[in-house]
Amino acid sequence: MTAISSDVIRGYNDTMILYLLLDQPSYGYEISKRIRELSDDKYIIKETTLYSAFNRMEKNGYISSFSQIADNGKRRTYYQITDAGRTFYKEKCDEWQLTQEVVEKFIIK
Amino acid sequence: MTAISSDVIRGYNDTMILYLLLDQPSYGYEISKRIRELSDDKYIIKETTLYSAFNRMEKNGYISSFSQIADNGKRRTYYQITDAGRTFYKEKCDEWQLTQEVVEKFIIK
DNA sequence: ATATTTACTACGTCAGACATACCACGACAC
DNA sequence: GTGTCGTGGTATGTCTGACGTAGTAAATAT
Repeated sequence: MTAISSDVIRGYNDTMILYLLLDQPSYGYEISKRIRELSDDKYIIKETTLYSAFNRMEKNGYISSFSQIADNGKRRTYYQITDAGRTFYKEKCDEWQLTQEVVEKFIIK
Repeated sequence: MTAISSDVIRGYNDTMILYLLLDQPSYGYEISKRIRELSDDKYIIKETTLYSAFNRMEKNGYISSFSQIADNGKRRTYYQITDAGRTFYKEKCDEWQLTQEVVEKFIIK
């Protein structure tokens, strides 16, 4: 079992984005909308945060991108999750469980 | 309801420390040990992280400090939570509940 | 005597999140 | 024909919490 580092708890944007890419490729604007909807408007990801997450994750090999002309005639950058991305996502899910258990002990409801 | 910022999810060291100060003042080494114990060795806070949290929180008015000679004859800096600290702690607890609910939606167990 | 535990302090670095700003295109109202 | 809203981004720079590395010093155990 890996010990928790404090920054464990940071960086779940990547995890949220990867979750939305598990079943099909998607692009910035759509991901942004879906995060907002899924969270019932509780979390609205910033554009800069989103696109820098895309860049970081592509660099790390967790996603790959391709350009495509959408129905509306506009060019869009689509992102799809890689195998390494799926593995990373699963690890983050496990890490989240652990982190949650720990933080819970210091929280009074 | 305040919307969640991404960094909401960071900075729970402060919350953990404040939790341990709710009932009585304490000092660095003890806090460190208690975090370790309470988390079943899953989280071991770094000394630099701990003491910089103390400094930050004192600056923010969430804790105050006093020096005292301990039983073992050594001088120790004790920290105690302030009213502002208690308020902050409660806010962080609420925030944690919210954050947890949101992140959960993007996690597959 | 020396190693370990206790109890810190100093300094520098890194990465993720964010603020601010800008660009380009289409649709649709006015 | 112009304005503005929604779409779909890019560029640049700053901030902060966490962390790596190192050092100090007294007390206690061996």
